[in-house]
Amino acid sequence: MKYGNRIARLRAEKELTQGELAEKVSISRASLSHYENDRREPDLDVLAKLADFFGVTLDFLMGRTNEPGRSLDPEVKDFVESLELADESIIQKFQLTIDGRELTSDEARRFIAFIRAERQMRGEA
Amino acid sequence: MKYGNRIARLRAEKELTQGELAEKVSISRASLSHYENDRREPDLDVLAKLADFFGVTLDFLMGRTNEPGRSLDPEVKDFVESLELADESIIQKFQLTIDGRELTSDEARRFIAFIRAERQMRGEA
DNA sequence: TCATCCATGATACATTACGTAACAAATGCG
DNA sequence: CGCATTTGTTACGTAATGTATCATGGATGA
Repeated sequence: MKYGNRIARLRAEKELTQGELAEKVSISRASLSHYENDRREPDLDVLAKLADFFGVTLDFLMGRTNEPGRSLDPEVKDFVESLELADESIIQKFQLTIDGRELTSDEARRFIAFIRAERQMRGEA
Repeated sequence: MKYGNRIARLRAEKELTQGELAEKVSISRASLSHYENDRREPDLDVLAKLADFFGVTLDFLMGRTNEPGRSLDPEVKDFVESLELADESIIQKFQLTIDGRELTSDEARRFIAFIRAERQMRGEA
């Protein structure tokens, strides 16, 4: 595997030194140097910190995909569209309000998809 | 970190024994058992093999997102989590059911944060 | 040129974590 | 129950990592 260069590149984009980044993710500068040169592999925990810090996915950080994985909308859209959506009548029944403002149909759709997905993930499908 | 159960669950979905999966990703059965019980962490390339085998992202496999295929942008995630959540009384007003099952407080909380984040991003805050 | 500073690369050794065989426990079935 | 299958746990040798420390490279300026 050879993802170290991605770390180096991301770090360069933010114009940080190894020392600075190392401190932000609580590791020694030497360790970071090893990661960037593919001499050592970071702990999963450290890897997650790096991904969080740079705002990218683990898959991107490890070079498994070229998409950093930003933007909420396309993701949510695809996600929702992949599910069976409740029809309008069902949505109407909810009459939801959040912060005093009624949910739009679209928001309600997402809501339903959201909950279904979570339940499914928990094996309660 | 606690992602082992996801491996176990994915394995169960495919109805494989530890031995069978272990062989497919070229590790010992004992190692897999350790992973599933969060006693050991797999090497990154073993992790990648597992993700490939199950067709999920690393982020999902490690429990960083609940969506198997795509990953949630960490920045958005943090943002949502940083929002003040509605208190219990607000949640009670909803009395929602989806697919005949009532929402849990936790489900409602998360969705409220979700909608707020979206509205704010659209400048409707 | 070379002296100095700063960032990075490389090494060595102590420490930690992992891989796996072997044993124990649990589960299922006749 | 007895046996087979699957999974959990332990122990220990091996391999990988963390980091202090030293070496190298690059830039700057006198």
